[in-house]
Amino acid sequence: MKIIDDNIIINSDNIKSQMRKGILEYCILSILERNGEAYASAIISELKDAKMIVVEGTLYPLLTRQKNQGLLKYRWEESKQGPPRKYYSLTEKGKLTLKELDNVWNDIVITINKIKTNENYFNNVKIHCDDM
Amino acid sequence: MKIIDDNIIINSDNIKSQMRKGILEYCILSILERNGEAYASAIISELKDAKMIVVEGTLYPLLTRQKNQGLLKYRWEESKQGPPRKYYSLTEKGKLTLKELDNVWNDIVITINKIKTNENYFNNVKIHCDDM
DNA sequence: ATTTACTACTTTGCTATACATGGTAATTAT
DNA sequence: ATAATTACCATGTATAGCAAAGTAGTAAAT
Repeated sequence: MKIIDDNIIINSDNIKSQMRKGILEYCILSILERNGEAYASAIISELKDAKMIVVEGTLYPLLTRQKNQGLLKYRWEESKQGPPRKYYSLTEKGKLTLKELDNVWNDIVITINKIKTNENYFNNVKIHCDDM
Repeated sequence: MKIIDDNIIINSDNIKSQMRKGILEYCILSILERNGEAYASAIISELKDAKMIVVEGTLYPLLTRQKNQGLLKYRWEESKQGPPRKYYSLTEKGKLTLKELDNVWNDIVITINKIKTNENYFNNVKIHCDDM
């Protein structure tokens, strides 16, 4: 929440949480791609480091959803400091979906740029790797 | 909808529409900033050019919402080729909110980069695209 | 004059995401 | 025991975007 003056109040927290919708899924897959596997609390820590604050009640249903969609699989592992952990990793479908999400994300970044500048970005791009 | 093989089906349309949530609002404000004012059909055309396909049933409620939040104002203008048009433009609050959204968007781009690369991007920015 | 086509604005019902909140269960320390 | 910590899970709410259908103004065709 940001207050500009007495009359203008901008709820930037809500703005941010709305903008993140759908991107969170992309973040989870990306984190699992880089780490190989991870359990929920570790994922939350990493998201927090990247300033993408997420709470348990958001992450757990998301992981379950992605698992049910066949994007993730998990294995149980005992922990010496608490209850057992579910270590999630990408399935083959998850890897392919992540590639799709990479493309979608790149498209969106290009789109925003186009809207901000009203120019075409097909030659001198560099806004984002399109040669991947 | 993208079919990878017989077993793997990726609904990339849904992915894209989910990722765009909250970003659309940013796009509208940006378009109005550049154009000064515009009516709904013109905004839809511009979004379509930028590959951000939007339908009437999405845009009109969004414009009404932003107007009710005090971000936009509009004036009626007669048209010689159809019914009168609502020409929308940014209010002072809309301009300030857009600046906030610019910051939020930049933060998100940086966040995604951090998650993809696990590096810090505060000095040498490059908003996106490293050697991935 | 009526119908048809086009344009523009509006409304309703649905789905999906994220959040707030509270609950369950396993391990360890006291 | 029991309290603290860690980790996983479930329910209800708010809201964005979409599909689909409706309303209304203008202009051209019949």
